[in-house]
Amino acid sequence: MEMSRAVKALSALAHESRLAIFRLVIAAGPRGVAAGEIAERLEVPRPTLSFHLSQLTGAGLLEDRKEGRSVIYAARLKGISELLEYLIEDCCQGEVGGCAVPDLVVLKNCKPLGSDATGEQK
Amino acid sequence: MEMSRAVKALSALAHESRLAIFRLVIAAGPRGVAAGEIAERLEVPRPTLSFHLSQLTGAGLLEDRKEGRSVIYAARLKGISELLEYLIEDCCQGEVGGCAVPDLVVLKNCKPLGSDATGEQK
DNA sequence: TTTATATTTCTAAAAATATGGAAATGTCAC
DNA sequence: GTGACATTTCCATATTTTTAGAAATATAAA
Repeated sequence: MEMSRAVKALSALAHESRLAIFRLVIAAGPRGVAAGEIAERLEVPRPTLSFHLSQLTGAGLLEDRKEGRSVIYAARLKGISELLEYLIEDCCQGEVGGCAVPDLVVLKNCKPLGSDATGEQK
Repeated sequence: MEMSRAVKALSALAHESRLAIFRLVIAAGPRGVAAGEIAERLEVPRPTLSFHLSQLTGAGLLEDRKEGRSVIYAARLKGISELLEYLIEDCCQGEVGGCAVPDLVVLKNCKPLGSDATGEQK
C-alpha cells in the first residue's frame, strides 16, 4: 500500500461521525446497512452522511451496492486489512519481543479459520 | 478506549509527514530516534516537526524522553495496540469466517513470543 | 404518469489544521 | 559566566475540511 492511500484511509476514519459509521457498518457484518438507516441511527443529516460515506468508500474501507432504491454499505475487508498491515509493517524489525502489536490484538477477537486455537492464545 | 481518543490517534496518523514519522520511529525500535535526526531524515523544518511530534505524543502513539540536550521519540506500544484493537473490535460478531482482519495481518509480521510458529502460519 | 421515497450533487459559508520564521527555553562545554 | 546546540512555543497566514439547505437524480409503487 502506498503512503497516500494510507493517509486517505486514516483521514476517512479520523472523524467522529465517520468512525461511528465505520464501526456500525462493521458490526452489521456482510449484510451491511442502508444509508437511510445509518442516518437515522446516528442522527446525521442526509447530505452530511452522504459526504462521509463517500469519504469512506473512496478510501476503500466500505463498499456500496444498490438494492431497490436503497444503497447498502458494508465493510470492505481487503481495504481494512491492507491499512492495518501497513501501519504495523515494521513493528518487529527482528526483535519479536518488542513488537508493537502483541498477539492479543488480533487473536483476542479473531480465531484464525481452520485453527485449533481458542482465541486465548499463549 | 473512547471514541474521542481513537479519533485523536487517527487524526495524528492521517497526515503524510506524521505517518512517515510514525513509521520511522516504529522501525527504529525501543531505542527511538532524536527529534533532530527525524527532522534531517524527513527534511521537515524543526518547528513543523515539533508540532507533528506533539500531535503524535498527545495521541498516545509515541513517547518521548530526554537524553542530554536531545529529545528521543519512541513508539508507545500500548497506545498503538489499543487503537488497533478499537478499530477491529466488532469485526467478527460471531461469524469468524467474515472477519475483517484475517490472521495474516498480524501473524505475518509478528511471531508470538514463546511460540514455535515460523511467522508463516497456516 | 403521478406521487412518494432514498440518496446524492451543488454550493457557499463556518470551522479546523498546517506551516514555518522569529523568539524563547533548556542543556551542555569551555 | 559566554557561546553553541537541540528543541519548543508563539503567531499570523494559508490551506483544507466540514456542514447542511436547496435542487437534482433515480427507483418503485399506485
